[in-house]
Formats: sequence, structure tokens, C-alpha cells
Amino acid sequence: MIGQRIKEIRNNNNLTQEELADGIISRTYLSLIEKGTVQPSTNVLVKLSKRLNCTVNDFMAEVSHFKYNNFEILREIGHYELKVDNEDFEIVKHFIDKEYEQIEDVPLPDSGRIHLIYARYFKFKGDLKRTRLHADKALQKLSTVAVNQHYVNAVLLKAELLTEDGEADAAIDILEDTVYLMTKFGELNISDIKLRFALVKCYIIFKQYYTAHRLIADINHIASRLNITYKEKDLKKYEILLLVKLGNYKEALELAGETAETDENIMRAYSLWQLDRVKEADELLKATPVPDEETSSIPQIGSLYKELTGRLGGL
DNA sequence: TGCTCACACGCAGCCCCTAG
DNA sequence: CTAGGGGCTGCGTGTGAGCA
Repeated sequence: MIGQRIKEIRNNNNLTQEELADGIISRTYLSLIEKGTVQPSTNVLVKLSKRLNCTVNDFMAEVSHFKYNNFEILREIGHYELKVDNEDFEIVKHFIDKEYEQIEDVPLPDSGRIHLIYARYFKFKGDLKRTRLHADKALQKLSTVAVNQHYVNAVLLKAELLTEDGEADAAIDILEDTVYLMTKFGELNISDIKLRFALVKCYIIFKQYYTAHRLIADINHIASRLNITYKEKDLKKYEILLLVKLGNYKEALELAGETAETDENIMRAYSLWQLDRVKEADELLKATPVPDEETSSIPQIGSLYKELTGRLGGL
């Protein structure tokens, strides 16, 4: 940063901010420059350099090697991570075009973050080959440092890819390992919730409903301890589904409440049917639109709906 | 060409921190 | 407590892009 360099040279010259700024700019503005809040004009830089008996290049020199570049790249990584989180992928393309993954001297953790942005971008684009390639690289590079949110994000993506490839067991392994590391070495945070939520989906695939239900209880516990919410609606749907799968139909009905959501209504109707309240189930089902497998956040809803319409239709 | 708007530059005043 | 160093906030000004 130019500001840091100016400060360094000023201190070497035994000058205060007041003395350096006097007659050139205000003392407060110099403070902003040194802190990096503002970018001074060349005119100001020239005057400052004269008083410090150096050249403007001396302000840049130190900065233009790796320090400045790292700062710039890091700033961009952070910027585009947010864009990826917001699924603003058209803008992320600008980042992809810069080919930062080609740069050699980027520190491993930063390189891992770059690969993760690539992986998530290519996943959006439907390019599975590149998604896998970059996800693996991200995971490999991010695993060189202590578990952090970027590593967790890479793990979540990897687990998602494994599940899509029909390797949910491998996804469970990597997720459980990361949960273990998080619990052992980290403060409780939202990553703990994300990992457990991903595990819930995997355990449901293996019909391990009890384990999945216990994980949801953990998530609710963590969320209330941290006083945060995470995908509340989806989480509630999964909780109802698990209550249904575990045969706790009364609890499922209670949790679903009076709702107009398709997914919840199907699970309510299913529970009503199981509780021999067939007429209510039938009425509710008739008032509920057919679930759309593409948009439904829970893939298991479709089979529930089929089973229900099969049984009730046969009456 | 003239208008509007956003943004960067620059400043004054105020506040906080720390050493003596 | 006081003085000096430094940071934060709000405001005015200049400038350039976009548009009719």
C-alpha cells in the first residue's frame, strides 16, 4: 500500500504528520492517505516526495513487488467470493478471464480460494469436468492450513459432487471428518451448521433417518446458541420429512402447522392419512398442486406424493 | 450543449489513545 | 492531567460519464 510506504519514509525522516502535510495537504488528509482510505493525486504525491527527499517511485517501489499484487488479488478474491455467494455468475466471469490460477507465487490458501471460485463458476455453467478439477485443487490447497470457512466451502462442494455421482458414502466420510476437525479445533460458527445440513441430506439418501434427525436437533441447538438462522424454511421441511419417515406423524403435523406451501402440505396430508384421518388427507391433497421435482428443495417429496395419491386414489 | 448524478479529493472539527 | 499523534465523520468542491 502506498500509504504504508509514505508512513515508513516519513518516520525515517523523523517527521510528524503535521510537519509533512504542512503547506501541501491537511494533516487529516495525510492520515487518510497513510491509512489507505484515499488515493492521493499525483500532484500531492510529487509534493510529498520532494519534502521526503525521495521520488514518487520510492512510494511505489516497495509496493509494486509481491505485497501490492497480493493485496490486489486478495481484494478481488474476497469481492468475487461474495459474487459467487450471491450467484452473480455473469460478473464472476471477469474473474475467470483473469486466469489467476496460472500465477505461480500465490500462497496456497489464496490459490485454494481462487480454485474454489472457479469450481463454483463451472458448476453453475454445467461444466462438470472443470468443476471436479478445480474443486479437488481447492480442497488440496486449502487443506494445508487450519480448518477455516473456505476449506469448509470446498468440502461442501466436494460432498455435493460426490453425492451427485452416487457416492454419498464418500461424501459422508469427508463431511464427518470436517465436522470432527471443526469441533476439535474451531469456535462454533455457521460452518458447523452448513456441514451438518449437508450430512442430513446424505443420511436421508441412506435412509438413516434417526441420525439425520439427531443432526437437525444439533443444528437447531447451534443456531440458537449462535443466535443465527440458516435456511430456516428448508431445515423445517427436512425436519418434518424426518418426523414422517420416523413415524412421528403427530409431531410432523404439529411442526408443519397450517401452511400453504406445497411440500409441507404433502407431508401433512401423508401424516393425516397415516393417522387414519383419510378424509382430511384427501381434501388437503386435492387442494395441493402437484409438486415440481425441479424446484422442490426436497427430492423425497415426489415419492411421498406418488405413494399418497396411489393410496388415496384407490379408495 | 447543458443538465444530472456519482464519485473522488480535500478540509475542519472532533474524538480517542498514549506517554510523560 | 496535558500535549501530541493519529483516526473518524460530515461537508464542500471538482470532475467525468451518461443522457436528452
